[in-house]
Amino acid sequence: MPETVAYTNNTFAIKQENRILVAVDAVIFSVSAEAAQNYRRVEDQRLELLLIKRPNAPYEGKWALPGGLVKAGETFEESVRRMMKEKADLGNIYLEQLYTFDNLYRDPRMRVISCAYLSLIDRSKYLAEQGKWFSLVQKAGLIRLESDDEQIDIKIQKSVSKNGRIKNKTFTVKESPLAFDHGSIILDGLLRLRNKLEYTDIAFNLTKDTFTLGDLQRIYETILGTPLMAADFRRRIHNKIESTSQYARGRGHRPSQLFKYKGDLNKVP
Amino acid sequence: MPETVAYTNNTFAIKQENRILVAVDAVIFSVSAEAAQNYRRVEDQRLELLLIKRPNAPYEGKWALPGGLVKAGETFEESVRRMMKEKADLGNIYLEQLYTFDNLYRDPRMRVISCAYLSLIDRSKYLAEQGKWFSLVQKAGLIRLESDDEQIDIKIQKSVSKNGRIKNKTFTVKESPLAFDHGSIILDGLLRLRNKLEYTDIAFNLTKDTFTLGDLQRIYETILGTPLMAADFRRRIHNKIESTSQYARGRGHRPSQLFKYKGDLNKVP
DNA sequence: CTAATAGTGTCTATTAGACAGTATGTT
DNA sequence: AACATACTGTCTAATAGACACTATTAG
Repeated sequence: MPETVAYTNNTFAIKQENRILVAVDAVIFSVSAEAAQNYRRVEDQRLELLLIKRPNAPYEGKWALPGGLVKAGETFEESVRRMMKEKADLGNIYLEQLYTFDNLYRDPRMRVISCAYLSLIDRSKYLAEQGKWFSLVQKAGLIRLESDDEQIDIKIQKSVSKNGRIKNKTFTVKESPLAFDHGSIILDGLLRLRNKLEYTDIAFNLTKDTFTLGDLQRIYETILGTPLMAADFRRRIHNKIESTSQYARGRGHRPSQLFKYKGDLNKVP
Repeated sequence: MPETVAYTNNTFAIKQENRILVAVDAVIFSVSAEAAQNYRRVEDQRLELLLIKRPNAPYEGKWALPGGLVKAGETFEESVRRMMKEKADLGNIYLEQLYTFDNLYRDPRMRVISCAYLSLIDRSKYLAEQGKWFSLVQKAGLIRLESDDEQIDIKIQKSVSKNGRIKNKTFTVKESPLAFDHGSIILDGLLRLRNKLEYTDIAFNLTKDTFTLGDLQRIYETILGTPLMAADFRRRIHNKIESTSQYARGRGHRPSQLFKYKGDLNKVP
Protein backbone atom coordinates (compact mmCIF):
# COMPACT_ATOMS: atom_id res chain seq x y z
CA MET A 1 0.00 0.00 0.00
CA PRO A 2 1.21 3.50 -0.80
CA GLU A 3 3.14 5.65 1.60
CA THR A 4 1.50 8.84 0.55
CA VAL A 5 -0.38 11.75 1.97
CA ALA A 6 -4.03 12.55 2.56
CA TYR A 7 -6.48 12.35 -0.29
CA THR A 8 -7.11 16.06 -0.49
CA ASN A 9 -3.44 16.94 -0.63
CA ASN A 10 -1.94 17.57 -4.05
CA THR A 11 1.53 16.25 -3.46
CA PHE A 12 1.60 12.67 -4.60
CA ALA A 13 4.34 10.17 -4.18
CA ILE A 14 3.34 7.28 -6.39
CA LYS A 15 6.21 4.97 -7.08
CA GLN A 16 6.99 4.67 -10.73
CA GLU A 17 6.51 0.90 -10.68
CA ASN A 18 2.88 1.45 -9.70
CA ARG A 19 2.00 3.98 -12.36
CA ILE A 20 -1.04 2.75 -14.20
CA LEU A 21 -3.69 4.78 -15.94
CA VAL A 22 -7.35 3.96 -15.41
CA ALA A 23 -9.94 4.28 -18.16
CA VAL A 24 -13.59 3.36 -18.65
CA ASP A 25 -15.28 2.19 -21.84
CA ALA A 26 -18.99 1.84 -22.45
CA VAL A 27 -20.77 -0.85 -24.45
CA ILE A 28 -24.01 0.97 -25.25
CA PHE A 29 -26.75 -1.16 -26.76
CA SER A 30 -30.07 -0.14 -28.18
CA VAL A 31 -32.75 -1.67 -30.38
CA SER A 32 -33.64 0.04 -33.63
CA ALA A 33 -36.83 -0.08 -35.62
CA GLU A 34 -36.32 -0.16 -39.37
CA ALA A 35 -39.01 0.71 -41.87
CA ALA A 36 -41.43 -2.12 -42.66
CA GLN A 37 -41.58 -3.45 -46.21
CA ASN A 38 -45.35 -3.26 -46.52
CA TYR A 39 -48.33 -1.96 -44.61
CA ARG A 40 -49.03 -5.29 -42.93
CA ARG A 41 -45.62 -6.33 -41.85
CA VAL A 42 -44.07 -5.19 -38.63
CA GLU A 43 -40.71 -3.36 -38.56
CA ASP A 44 -37.47 -5.29 -38.62
CA GLN A 45 -35.61 -4.80 -35.41
CA ARG A 46 -31.88 -4.78 -34.89
CA LEU A 47 -29.59 -4.77 -31.92
CA GLU A 48 -27.45 -1.67 -32.20
CA LEU A 49 -24.17 -0.60 -30.71
CA LEU A 50 -22.73 2.90 -30.45
CA LEU A 51 -19.18 3.45 -31.72
CA ILE A 52 -17.10 6.56 -32.19
CA LYS A 53 -14.32 7.15 -34.68
CA ARG A 54 -11.02 7.82 -32.97
CA PRO A 55 -9.87 11.36 -33.79
CA ASN A 56 -6.20 10.82 -32.92
CA ALA A 57 -3.43 8.32 -32.28
CA PRO A 58 -3.23 5.56 -31.38
CA TYR A 59 -5.69 3.78 -33.67
CA GLU A 60 -6.51 7.08 -35.39
CA GLY A 61 -9.51 6.69 -37.66
CA LYS A 62 -10.49 3.31 -36.18
CA TRP A 63 -13.86 2.69 -34.60
CA ALA A 64 -13.87 2.42 -30.81
CA LEU A 65 -16.19 2.31 -27.83
CA PRO A 66 -16.97 5.63 -26.16
CA GLY A 67 -14.63 5.99 -23.22
CA GLY A 68 -11.62 7.70 -21.74
CA LEU A 69 -9.50 8.27 -18.69
CA VAL A 70 -11.05 8.32 -15.24
CA LYS A 71 -10.30 11.36 -13.11
CA ALA A 72 -9.07 10.90 -9.58
CA GLY A 73 -12.10 12.75 -8.25
CA GLU A 74 -14.84 10.79 -10.01
CA THR A 75 -16.25 7.29 -9.69
CA PHE A 76 -16.39 4.97 -12.68
CA GLU A 77 -20.09 5.59 -13.14
CA GLU A 78 -19.62 9.34 -13.06
CA SER A 79 -16.86 8.93 -15.58
CA VAL A 80 -19.00 6.85 -17.93
CA ARG A 81 -21.83 9.36 -17.70
CA ARG A 82 -19.40 12.14 -18.55
CA MET A 83 -18.31 10.19 -21.67
CA MET A 84 -21.96 9.76 -22.67
CA LYS A 85 -22.43 13.46 -22.44
CA GLU A 86 -24.91 13.93 -25.29
CA LYS A 87 -28.35 15.13 -24.34
CA ALA A 88 -30.60 12.44 -22.92
CA ASP A 89 -32.29 11.64 -19.68
CA LEU A 90 -29.14 9.93 -18.55
CA GLY A 91 -30.20 10.12 -14.95
CA ASN A 92 -32.31 7.04 -15.41
CA ILE A 93 -30.03 5.04 -17.66
CA TYR A 94 -29.10 1.38 -17.18
CA LEU A 95 -25.44 1.02 -16.31
CA GLU A 96 -23.64 -2.05 -15.07
CA GLN A 97 -19.98 -2.84 -14.54
CA LEU A 98 -18.87 -5.56 -16.95
CA TYR A 99 -15.25 -6.43 -16.37
CA THR A 100 -11.90 -4.73 -15.94
CA PHE A 101 -9.52 -5.36 -18.81
CA ASP A 102 -5.92 -5.50 -17.69
CA ASN A 103 -3.78 -6.83 -20.53
CA LEU A 104 -0.33 -5.29 -20.34
CA TYR A 105 -0.18 -4.01 -23.90
CA ARG A 106 -3.79 -3.18 -24.60
CA ASP A 107 -2.70 0.42 -25.03
CA PRO A 108 0.55 0.78 -27.03
CA ARG A 109 1.62 3.91 -25.15
CA MET A 110 1.72 2.73 -21.57
CA ARG A 111 -0.11 0.60 -19.04
CA VAL A 112 -3.77 1.51 -19.13
CA ILE A 113 -6.45 -0.66 -17.62
CA SER A 114 -10.06 -0.21 -18.61
CA CYS A 115 -13.15 -0.88 -16.60
CA ALA A 116 -15.90 -1.66 -19.08
CA TYR A 117 -19.55 -0.82 -18.50
CA LEU A 118 -22.68 -2.12 -20.14
CA SER A 119 -25.43 0.37 -20.87
CA LEU A 120 -28.88 -0.06 -22.37
CA ILE A 121 -30.91 2.81 -23.74
CA ASP A 122 -34.00 3.56 -25.72
CA ARG A 123 -32.27 4.95 -28.81
CA SER A 124 -35.10 7.35 -29.54
CA LYS A 125 -34.42 9.19 -26.30
CA TYR A 126 -30.72 9.50 -26.89
CA LEU A 127 -28.95 11.68 -29.43
CA ALA A 128 -25.54 10.33 -30.32
CA GLU A 129 -23.93 13.43 -31.74
CA GLN A 130 -20.38 12.27 -32.24
CA GLY A 131 -20.99 8.56 -32.49
CA LYS A 132 -22.58 6.25 -35.01
CA TRP A 133 -24.94 3.33 -34.48
CA PHE A 134 -23.96 -0.02 -35.91
CA SER A 135 -26.35 -2.91 -36.09
CA LEU A 136 -24.96 -6.06 -34.56
CA VAL A 137 -25.52 -9.58 -35.81
CA GLN A 138 -23.83 -12.72 -34.58
CA LYS A 139 -23.01 -15.26 -37.26
CA ALA A 140 -20.97 -18.42 -37.11
CA GLY A 141 -17.50 -17.40 -35.98
CA LEU A 142 -18.05 -13.67 -36.02
CA ILE A 143 -19.84 -10.62 -34.75
CA ARG A 144 -20.73 -8.31 -37.59
CA LEU A 145 -21.26 -4.59 -37.08
CA GLU A 146 -22.98 -2.84 -39.95
CA SER A 147 -23.80 0.74 -40.81
CA ASP A 148 -25.15 2.03 -44.14
CA ASP A 149 -21.66 2.29 -45.62
CA GLU A 150 -19.42 0.16 -43.42
CA GLN A 151 -19.05 -3.38 -42.22
CA ILE A 152 -16.84 -4.48 -39.34
CA ASP A 153 -16.24 -8.17 -38.64
CA ILE A 154 -14.94 -9.29 -35.26
CA LYS A 155 -13.75 -12.88 -35.60
CA ILE A 156 -14.60 -15.11 -32.69
CA GLN A 157 -13.19 -18.44 -31.61
CA LYS A 158 -14.81 -20.95 -29.32
CA SER A 159 -12.34 -22.56 -26.98
CA VAL A 160 -12.11 -24.42 -23.71
CA SER A 161 -10.16 -22.87 -20.86
CA LYS A 162 -9.37 -24.27 -17.47
CA ASN A 163 -9.74 -22.38 -14.23
CA GLY A 164 -8.55 -24.39 -11.27
CA ARG A 165 -10.15 -27.78 -11.71
CA ILE A 166 -13.10 -26.78 -13.83
CA LYS A 167 -13.30 -26.31 -17.57
CA ASN A 168 -15.26 -23.63 -19.32
CA LYS A 169 -16.28 -23.06 -22.86
CA THR A 170 -15.25 -19.54 -23.68
CA PHE A 171 -15.44 -17.26 -26.67
CA THR A 172 -12.27 -15.38 -27.58
CA VAL A 173 -11.65 -12.69 -30.14
CA LYS A 174 -9.30 -13.90 -32.85
CA GLU A 175 -9.22 -10.82 -35.02
CA SER A 176 -10.70 -7.38 -34.57
CA PRO A 177 -10.42 -4.25 -36.70
CA LEU A 178 -11.50 -2.08 -33.77
CA ALA A 179 -9.22 0.08 -31.65
CA PHE A 180 -7.51 -1.41 -28.58
CA ASP A 181 -9.10 -4.60 -27.24
CA HIS A 182 -12.56 -3.20 -27.87
CA GLY A 183 -13.52 -6.26 -29.86
CA SER A 184 -13.17 -8.34 -26.71
CA ILE A 185 -15.09 -5.82 -24.66
CA ILE A 186 -17.98 -5.88 -27.13
CA LEU A 187 -18.02 -9.67 -27.06
CA ASP A 188 -18.16 -9.63 -23.28
CA GLY A 189 -20.96 -7.08 -23.30
CA LEU A 190 -23.01 -9.07 -25.78
CA LEU A 191 -22.65 -12.29 -23.82
CA ARG A 192 -23.56 -10.58 -20.57
CA LEU A 193 -26.62 -8.96 -22.12
CA ARG A 194 -27.79 -12.23 -23.64
CA ASN A 195 -27.22 -14.06 -20.39
CA LYS A 196 -28.97 -11.51 -18.20
CA LEU A 197 -31.95 -11.49 -20.51
CA GLU A 198 -32.81 -14.95 -19.21
CA TYR A 199 -32.95 -14.18 -15.52
CA THR A 200 -33.46 -10.43 -15.10
CA ASP A 201 -35.81 -7.74 -16.38
CA ILE A 202 -32.96 -5.99 -18.17
CA ALA A 203 -34.78 -5.98 -21.51
CA PHE A 204 -37.28 -3.39 -20.30
CA ASN A 205 -34.54 -0.79 -20.56
CA LEU A 206 -34.77 -1.11 -24.30
CA THR A 207 -38.53 -0.65 -24.66
CA LYS A 208 -40.67 2.45 -24.79
CA ASP A 209 -42.82 3.19 -21.75
CA THR A 210 -45.65 1.11 -23.21
CA PHE A 211 -45.14 -1.65 -25.71
CA THR A 212 -46.92 -4.55 -27.33
CA LEU A 213 -45.93 -8.10 -26.44
CA GLY A 214 -44.83 -8.50 -30.03
CA ASP A 215 -42.42 -5.58 -29.60
CA LEU A 216 -41.03 -7.12 -26.45
CA GLN A 217 -40.69 -10.55 -28.00
CA ARG A 218 -38.85 -9.09 -30.97
CA ILE A 219 -36.38 -7.42 -28.61
CA TYR A 220 -35.68 -10.77 -26.99
CA GLU A 221 -35.34 -12.46 -30.36
CA THR A 222 -33.05 -9.73 -31.62
CA ILE A 223 -30.68 -10.08 -28.69
CA LEU A 224 -30.79 -13.87 -28.46
CA GLY A 225 -30.52 -14.18 -32.23
CA THR A 226 -33.16 -16.90 -32.32
CA PRO A 227 -36.94 -17.04 -32.81
CA LEU A 228 -39.18 -17.68 -29.79
CA MET A 229 -42.65 -19.14 -29.59
CA ALA A 230 -45.24 -16.56 -28.70
CA ALA A 231 -47.29 -18.68 -26.31
CA ASP A 232 -44.26 -19.67 -24.23
CA PHE A 233 -42.82 -16.19 -24.31
CA ARG A 234 -46.04 -14.71 -22.98
CA ARG A 235 -46.20 -17.27 -20.21
CA ARG A 236 -42.66 -16.46 -19.16
CA ILE A 237 -43.04 -12.69 -18.95
CA HIS A 238 -46.67 -12.33 -17.91
CA ASN A 239 -45.83 -11.60 -14.29
CA LYS A 240 -43.40 -8.83 -15.20
CA ILE A 241 -45.92 -6.70 -17.04
CA GLU A 242 -49.34 -5.20 -16.61
CA SER A 243 -51.82 -4.34 -19.30
CA THR A 244 -53.04 -0.85 -20.12
CA SER A 245 -56.38 -0.03 -21.70
CA GLN A 246 -54.69 1.15 -24.90
CA TYR A 247 -54.26 -0.75 -28.14
CA ALA A 248 -51.81 -0.35 -31.00
CA ARG A 249 -53.82 -0.20 -34.21
CA GLY A 250 -53.35 0.94 -37.76
CA ARG A 251 -51.68 -2.16 -39.12
CA GLY A 252 -53.38 -4.77 -41.24
CA HIS A 253 -54.06 -7.21 -38.46
CA ARG A 254 -55.61 -7.59 -35.06
CA PRO A 255 -54.66 -4.67 -32.80
CA SER A 256 -52.32 -5.52 -29.96
CA GLN A 257 -52.80 -4.42 -26.41
CA LEU A 258 -50.20 -2.13 -24.91
CA PHE A 259 -48.44 -3.22 -21.74
CA LYS A 260 -46.09 -1.61 -19.32
CA TYR A 261 -43.36 -2.94 -17.08
CA LYS A 262 -44.51 -3.83 -13.60
CA GLY A 263 -41.63 -3.34 -11.20
CA ASP A 264 -43.14 -5.65 -8.63
CA LEU A 265 -40.90 -5.57 -5.63
CA ASN A 266 -42.28 -8.79 -4.24
CA LYS A 267 -41.16 -10.67 -7.30
CA VAL A 268 -37.72 -9.13 -7.73
CA PRO A 269 -35.21 -11.99 -8.14
CA MET B 1 -6.33 9.24 -23.56
CA PRO B 2 -2.86 10.07 -22.31
CA GLU B 3 -0.33 11.99 -24.30
CA THR B 4 2.60 9.95 -23.13
CA VAL B 5 5.47 7.93 -24.45
CA ALA B 6 6.01 4.30 -25.33
CA TYR B 7 5.27 1.63 -22.75
CA THR B 8 8.91 0.63 -22.29
CA ASN B 9 10.06 4.19 -21.76
CA ASN B 10 10.50 5.32 -18.18
CA THR B 11 9.55 8.95 -18.56
CA PHE B 12 5.89 9.25 -17.73
CA ALA B 13 3.71 12.28 -18.12
CA ILE B 14 0.53 11.35 -16.30
CA LYS B 15 -1.60 14.34 -15.57
CA GLN B 16 -2.19 14.85 -11.90
CA GLU B 17 -5.97 14.73 -12.35
CA ASN B 18 -5.65 11.15 -13.60
CA ARG B 19 -3.46 9.82 -10.83
CA ILE B 20 -5.12 6.76 -9.39
CA LEU B 21 -3.49 3.79 -7.73
CA VAL B 22 -4.57 0.29 -8.67
CA ALA B 23 -4.73 -2.54 -6.14
CA VAL B 24 -6.00 -6.11 -6.08
CA ASP B 25 -7.62 -7.94 -3.17
CA ALA B 26 -8.35 -11.65 -2.94
CA VAL B 27 -11.35 -13.31 -1.33
CA ILE B 28 -9.89 -16.76 -0.69
CA PHE B 29 -12.39 -19.40 0.37
CA SER B 30 -11.78 -22.90 1.57
CA VAL B 31 -13.72 -25.61 3.38
CA SER B 32 -12.42 -26.92 6.67
CA ALA B 33 -12.96 -30.25 8.33
CA GLU B 34 -13.34 -30.00 12.08
CA ALA B 35 -12.97 -32.96 14.39
CA ALA B 36 -16.06 -35.10 14.75
CA GLN B 37 -17.76 -35.33 18.13
CA ASN B 38 -17.94 -39.11 18.15
CA TYR B 39 -16.71 -42.04 16.13
CA ARG B 40 -19.86 -42.37 14.12
CA ARG B 41 -20.58 -38.79 13.24
CA VAL B 42 -19.01 -37.13 10.26
CA GLU B 43 -16.88 -33.98 10.64
CA ASP B 44 -18.51 -30.60 10.80
CA GLN B 45 -17.53 -28.56 7.83
CA ARG B 46 -17.18 -24.81 7.66
CA LEU B 47 -16.71 -22.30 4.93
CA GLU B 48 -13.46 -20.51 5.67
CA LEU B 49 -11.98 -17.22 4.58
CA LEU B 50 -8.36 -16.11 4.76
CA LEU B 51 -7.63 -12.74 6.38
CA ILE B 52 -4.40 -11.01 7.31
CA LYS B 53 -3.82 -8.52 10.08
CA ARG B 54 -2.70 -5.17 8.73
CA PRO B 55 0.83 -4.43 9.96
CA ASN B 56 0.70 -0.67 9.40
CA ALA B 57 -1.49 2.36 8.80
CA PRO B 58 -4.11 2.87 7.68
CA TYR B 59 -6.31 0.43 9.57
CA GLU B 60 -3.29 -0.83 11.49
CA GLY B 61 -4.14 -3.96 13.44
CA LYS B 62 -7.44 -4.48 11.58
CA TRP B 63 -8.18 -7.64 9.65
CA ALA B 64 -8.09 -7.32 5.88
CA LEU B 65 -8.13 -9.34 2.69
CA PRO B 66 -4.75 -10.30 1.26
CA GLY B 67 -3.91 -7.77 -1.42
CA GLY B 68 -1.81 -4.84 -2.44
CA LEU B 69 -0.78 -2.53 -5.24
CA VAL B 70 -0.55 -3.78 -8.79
CA LYS B 71 2.73 -3.13 -10.59
CA ALA B 72 2.70 -1.58 -14.02
CA GLY B 73 4.41 -4.64 -15.45
CA GLU B 74 2.06 -7.32 -14.15
CA THR B 75 -1.50 -8.36 -14.88
CA PHE B 76 -4.10 -8.54 -12.13
CA GLU B 77 -3.84 -12.32 -11.96
CA GLU B 78 -0.07 -12.20 -11.68
CA SER B 79 -0.46 -9.63 -8.95
CA VAL B 80 -2.95 -11.75 -7.00
CA ARG B 81 -0.68 -14.79 -7.27
CA ARG B 82 2.20 -12.70 -5.97
CA MET B 83 0.09 -11.70 -2.93
CA MET B 84 -0.76 -15.36 -2.30
CA LYS B 85 2.91 -16.17 -2.26
CA GLU B 86 2.87 -18.89 0.40
CA LYS B 87 3.85 -22.35 -0.77
CA ALA B 88 1.12 -24.20 -2.61
CA ASP B 89 0.50 -25.51 -6.08
CA LEU B 90 -0.82 -22.12 -7.03
CA GLY B 91 -0.39 -22.88 -10.69
CA ASN B 92 -3.67 -24.73 -10.69
CA ILE B 93 -5.68 -22.48 -8.44
CA TYR B 94 -9.17 -21.20 -9.12
CA LEU B 95 -9.14 -17.45 -9.68
CA GLU B 96 -11.92 -15.27 -11.01
CA GLN B 97 -12.35 -11.53 -11.26
CA LEU B 98 -15.15 -10.35 -9.00
CA TYR B 99 -15.65 -6.64 -9.31
CA THR B 100 -13.66 -3.45 -9.29
CA PHE B 101 -14.32 -1.26 -6.28
CA ASP B 102 -14.05 2.40 -7.07
CA ASN B 103 -15.44 4.43 -4.18
CA LEU B 104 -13.62 7.71 -3.94
CA TYR B 105 -12.65 7.44 -0.28
CA ARG B 106 -12.19 3.73 0.16
CA ASP B 107 -8.56 4.44 1.01
CA PRO B 108 -8.10 7.44 3.30
CA ARG B 109 -4.75 8.37 1.81
CA MET B 110 -5.58 8.88 -1.83
CA ARG B 111 -7.63 7.49 -4.68
CA VAL B 112 -7.04 3.77 -4.86
CA ILE B 113 -9.29 1.43 -6.81
CA SER B 114 -9.25 -2.26 -6.08
CA CYS B 115 -9.98 -5.10 -8.42
CA ALA B 116 -11.24 -7.96 -6.28
CA TYR B 117 -10.64 -11.61 -7.14
CA LEU B 118 -12.37 -14.73 -5.90
CA SER B 119 -10.19 -17.74 -5.21
CA LEU B 120 -11.06 -21.26 -4.08
CA ILE B 121 -8.51 -23.64 -2.66
CA ASP B 122 -8.23 -26.94 -0.92
CA ARG B 123 -7.02 -25.62 2.43
CA SER B 124 -4.92 -28.71 3.12
CA LYS B 125 -2.73 -27.92 0.12
CA TYR B 126 -2.16 -24.33 1.06
CA LEU B 127 -0.11 -23.00 3.92
CA ALA B 128 -1.23 -19.57 5.00
CA GLU B 129 1.85 -18.40 6.84
CA GLN B 130 0.95 -14.81 7.56
CA GLY B 131 -2.79 -15.12 7.41
CA LYS B 132 -5.45 -16.66 9.58
CA TRP B 133 -8.47 -18.68 8.58
CA PHE B 134 -11.87 -17.50 9.82
CA SER B 135 -14.97 -19.62 9.53
CA LEU B 136 -17.82 -17.80 7.85
CA VAL B 137 -21.49 -18.14 8.77
CA GLN B 138 -24.31 -16.07 7.42
CA LYS B 139 -27.01 -15.23 9.93
CA ALA B 140 -29.95 -12.90 9.71
CA GLY B 141 -28.54 -9.45 9.00
CA LEU B 142 -24.90 -10.36 9.30
CA ILE B 143 -21.91 -12.31 8.13
CA ARG B 144 -19.96 -13.66 11.08
CA LEU B 145 -16.26 -14.48 10.83
CA GLU B 146 -14.95 -16.61 13.67
CA SER B 147 -11.56 -17.83 14.76
CA ASP B 148 -10.73 -19.58 18.03
CA ASP B 149 -10.29 -16.25 19.83
CA GLU B 150 -12.00 -13.65 17.69
CA GLN B 151 -15.36 -12.84 16.23
CA ILE B 152 -16.00 -10.30 13.48
CA ASP B 153 -19.54 -9.30 12.52
CA ILE B 154 -20.22 -7.63 9.20
CA LYS B 155 -23.71 -6.15 9.36
CA ILE B 156 -25.73 -6.54 6.19
CA GLN B 157 -28.80 -4.73 4.98
CA LYS B 158 -31.23 -5.90 2.35
CA SER B 159 -32.39 -3.09 0.12
CA VAL B 160 -33.90 -2.40 -3.26
CA SER B 161 -31.94 -0.39 -5.77
CA LYS B 162 -32.94 0.79 -9.18
CA ASN B 163 -30.81 0.51 -12.28
CA GLY B 164 -32.43 2.12 -15.27
CA ARG B 165 -35.97 0.82 -15.27
CA ILE B 166 -35.43 -2.39 -13.34
CA LYS B 167 -35.33 -2.92 -9.62
CA ASN B 168 -32.98 -5.27 -7.82
CA LYS B 169 -32.86 -6.62 -4.35
CA THR B 170 -29.35 -6.00 -3.15
CA PHE B 171 -27.38 -6.66 0.00
CA THR B 172 -25.33 -3.78 1.33
CA VAL B 173 -22.82 -3.63 4.15
CA LYS B 174 -24.07 -1.40 6.93
CA GLU B 175 -21.22 -1.80 9.36
CA SER B 176 -17.90 -3.56 9.07
CA PRO B 177 -14.95 -3.76 11.48
CA LEU B 178 -12.64 -4.79 8.64
CA ALA B 179 -10.09 -2.56 6.94
CA PHE B 180 -11.13 -0.44 3.94
CA ASP B 181 -14.31 -1.62 2.17
CA HIS B 182 -13.29 -5.24 2.61
CA GLY B 183 -16.59 -6.08 4.25
CA SER B 184 -18.34 -5.25 0.97
CA ILE B 185 -15.81 -7.23 -1.03
CA ILE B 186 -16.35 -10.30 1.15
CA LEU B 187 -20.11 -9.99 0.76
CA ASP B 188 -19.72 -9.80 -3.00
CA GLY B 189 -17.44 -12.82 -3.01
CA LEU B 190 -19.82 -14.87 -0.92
CA LEU B 191 -22.80 -14.04 -3.11
CA ARG B 192 -20.89 -14.84 -6.26
CA LEU B 193 -19.68 -18.15 -4.88
CA ARG B 194 -23.17 -19.12 -3.75
CA ASN B 195 -24.64 -18.14 -7.06
CA LYS B 196 -22.07 -19.94 -9.20
CA LEU B 197 -22.50 -23.08 -7.17
CA GLU B 198 -25.88 -23.51 -8.83
CA TYR B 199 -24.81 -23.42 -12.44
CA THR B 200 -21.09 -24.24 -12.58
CA ASP B 201 -18.74 -26.92 -11.29
CA ILE B 202 -16.93 -24.39 -9.11
CA ALA B 203 -17.36 -26.49 -5.96
CA PHE B 204 -14.89 -29.11 -7.15
CA ASN B 205 -12.10 -26.64 -6.44
CA LEU B 206 -12.79 -27.15 -2.75
CA THR B 207 -12.68 -30.95 -2.71
CA LYS B 208 -9.80 -33.37 -2.50
CA ASP B 209 -8.98 -35.32 -5.65
CA THR B 210 -11.40 -38.04 -4.61
CA PHE B 211 -14.34 -37.49 -2.32
CA THR B 212 -17.52 -39.11 -1.10
CA LEU B 213 -20.85 -37.75 -2.18
CA GLY B 214 -21.48 -36.91 1.44
CA ASP B 215 -18.35 -34.74 1.44
CA LEU B 216 -19.47 -32.97 -1.69
CA GLN B 217 -22.99 -32.46 -0.40
CA ARG B 218 -21.64 -30.99 2.82
CA ILE B 219 -19.58 -28.50 0.82
CA TYR B 220 -22.69 -27.38 -0.99
CA GLU B 221 -24.65 -27.15 2.25
CA THR B 222 -21.87 -25.22 3.91
CA ILE B 223 -21.76 -22.61 1.18
CA LEU B 224 -25.49 -22.35 0.63
CA GLY B 225 -26.11 -22.35 4.35
CA THR B 226 -29.05 -24.72 4.02
CA PRO B 227 -29.54 -28.51 4.16
CA LEU B 228 -30.11 -30.43 0.94
CA MET B 229 -31.80 -33.75 0.34
CA ALA B 230 -29.38 -36.49 -0.56
CA ALA B 231 -31.45 -38.12 -3.28
CA ASP B 232 -32.00 -34.88 -5.16
CA PHE B 233 -28.44 -33.78 -4.70
CA ARG B 234 -27.12 -36.99 -6.17
CA ARG B 235 -29.41 -36.69 -9.13
CA ARG B 236 -28.23 -33.17 -9.82
CA ILE B 237 -24.50 -33.86 -9.76
CA HIS B 238 -24.35 -37.42 -11.06
CA ASN B 239 -23.22 -36.39 -14.54
CA LYS B 240 -20.36 -34.28 -13.20
CA ILE B 241 -18.62 -37.12 -11.42
CA GLU B 242 -17.38 -40.62 -12.01
CA SER B 243 -17.01 -43.38 -9.47
CA THR B 244 -13.72 -44.97 -8.47
CA SER B 245 -13.34 -48.49 -7.13
CA GLN B 246 -12.31 -47.19 -3.70
CA TYR B 247 -14.44 -46.84 -0.62
CA ALA B 248 -14.07 -44.66 2.45
CA ARG B 249 -14.34 -46.93 5.47
CA GLY B 250 -13.50 -46.85 9.13
CA ARG B 251 -16.52 -44.95 10.38
CA GLY B 252 -19.45 -46.49 12.14
CA HIS B 253 -21.70 -46.85 9.14
CA ARG B 254 -21.90 -48.13 5.62
CA PRO B 255 -18.74 -47.23 3.67
CA SER B 256 -19.17 -44.61 0.98
CA GLN B 257 -17.81 -44.89 -2.48
CA LEU B 258 -15.16 -42.41 -3.58
CA PHE B 259 -15.80 -40.33 -6.65
CA LYS B 260 -13.79 -37.94 -8.73
CA TYR B 261 -14.66 -34.95 -10.84
CA LYS B 262 -15.32 -35.72 -14.46
CA GLY B 263 -14.39 -32.69 -16.53
CA ASP B 264 -16.55 -33.78 -19.41
CA LEU B 265 -16.00 -31.29 -22.19
CA ASN B 266 -19.18 -32.26 -23.97
CA LYS B 267 -21.22 -31.23 -21.00
CA VAL B 268 -19.44 -28.00 -20.14
CA PRO B 269 -22.12 -25.29 -19.80
C1' DC C 1 -61.56 -12.30 -48.86
C1' DT C 2 -56.54 -12.37 -47.53
C1' DA C 3 -52.27 -11.65 -45.30
C1' DA C 4 -50.39 -10.88 -41.11
C1' DT C 5 -50.06 -10.59 -36.48
C1' DA C 6 -52.57 -11.11 -31.63
C1' DG C 7 -53.76 -14.05 -28.29
C1' DT C 8 -55.42 -18.78 -25.90
C1' DG C 9 -55.66 -23.74 -24.72
C1' DT C 10 -53.56 -27.99 -24.06
C1' DC C 11 -50.66 -32.20 -24.61
C1' DT C 12 -46.09 -34.02 -23.32
C1' DA C 13 -41.50 -34.58 -21.63
C1' DT C 14 -38.41 -33.09 -18.28
C1' DT C 15 -37.16 -31.58 -13.85
C1' DA C 16 -37.35 -30.23 -8.72
C1' DG C 17 -38.96 -31.35 -4.25
C1' DA C 18 -40.41 -34.53 -0.83
C1' DC C 19 -40.07 -38.63 1.37
C1' DA C 20 -40.04 -43.60 2.25
C1' DG C 21 -37.39 -47.44 2.34
C1' DT C 22 -33.21 -50.52 2.01
C1' DA C 23 -28.01 -51.37 2.80
C1' DT C 24 -23.95 -51.82 5.58
C1' DG C 25 -20.30 -50.54 8.21
C1' DT C 26 -18.23 -49.87 13.60
C1' DT C 27 -18.62 -50.24 18.34
C1' DA D 1 -28.32 -54.67 18.38
C1' DA D 2 -28.17 -49.70 17.50
C1' DC D 3 -26.63 -45.84 15.38
C1' DA D 4 -25.26 -43.16 11.66
C1' DT D 5 -24.64 -42.55 7.21
C1' DA D 6 -24.91 -44.53 2.12
C1' DC D 7 -27.74 -45.20 -1.50
C1' DT D 8 -32.23 -46.15 -4.40
C1' DG D 9 -37.05 -45.80 -5.96
C1' DT D 10 -41.09 -43.33 -6.75
C1' DC D 11 -45.02 -40.05 -6.31
C1' DT D 12 -46.23 -35.23 -7.33
C1' DA D 13 -46.16 -30.51 -8.74
C1' DA D 14 -44.19 -27.18 -11.56
C1' DT D 15 -42.11 -25.93 -15.84
C1' DA D 16 -40.47 -25.75 -20.81
C1' DG D 17 -41.29 -26.88 -25.52
C1' DA D 18 -44.30 -27.73 -29.29
C1' DC D 19 -48.18 -26.83 -31.75
C1' DA D 20 -53.03 -26.22 -32.95
C1' DC D 21 -56.60 -23.17 -32.79
C1' DT D 22 -59.34 -18.75 -32.65
C1' DA D 23 -59.58 -13.44 -33.16
C1' DT D 24 -59.21 -9.15 -35.54
C1' DT D 25 -57.69 -5.73 -38.36
C1' DA D 26 -56.36 -2.73 -43.16
C1' DG D 27 -56.64 -2.98 -47.59
